[in-house]
Amino acid sequence: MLLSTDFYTRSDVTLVARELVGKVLFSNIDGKLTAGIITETEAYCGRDDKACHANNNLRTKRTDIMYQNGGLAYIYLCYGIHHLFNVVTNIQGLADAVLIRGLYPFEGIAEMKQRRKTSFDNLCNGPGKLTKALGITTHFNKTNLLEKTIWIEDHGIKIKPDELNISKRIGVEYAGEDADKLWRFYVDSVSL
DNA sequence: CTAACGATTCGCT
DNA sequence: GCGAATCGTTAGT
Repeated sequence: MLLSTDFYTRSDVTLVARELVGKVLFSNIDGKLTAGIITETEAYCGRDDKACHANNNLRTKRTDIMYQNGGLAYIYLCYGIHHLFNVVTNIQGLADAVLIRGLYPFEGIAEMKQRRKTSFDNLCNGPGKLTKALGITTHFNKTNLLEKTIWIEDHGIKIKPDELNISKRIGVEYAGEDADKLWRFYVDSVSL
């Protein structure tokens, strides 16, 4: 079932990040349907989180998307090379987002292999890798996740509490004490 | 206009 | 483990 606006607009971005693990991210791009079960996420908050692009309510042309109502895609270019995919959460005016960092390939695996030119285990095990596997680029920034271009479904996959790992976020050492926030959620494996 | 710098990945040592 | 690749965003002149 397609995730609704109500799922995304909740006020606790860490809760949304936690619950996105186990959901299924789809894309229908260039006529190819691809999907993966979300295995890793990170939460970013526009208030009191120096790791967030919209920290201290910084509002620029780039971060404006994060201030919109939850349920939109925030996709940006990282290191000039990698397209990173985020889900905008919270209500309009409060800039929160969840970075999708890993997937377990689920559908369109042949197409993913063609896009990535690598083996199954390495198709989507990284934030820059999964966007390439799914054909997601900054061209799709601000896409509405309720439309069937990029969307997320609940397939009833349950993550047991003891299967969900929690840690510091990756690659945000520049954020000072906020780098210590335990806002990364991931599973080591998925059971279908 | 200029300069610094990334929410990463890959290949080589 | 280390460094290059590569370019849009941001802040400051």
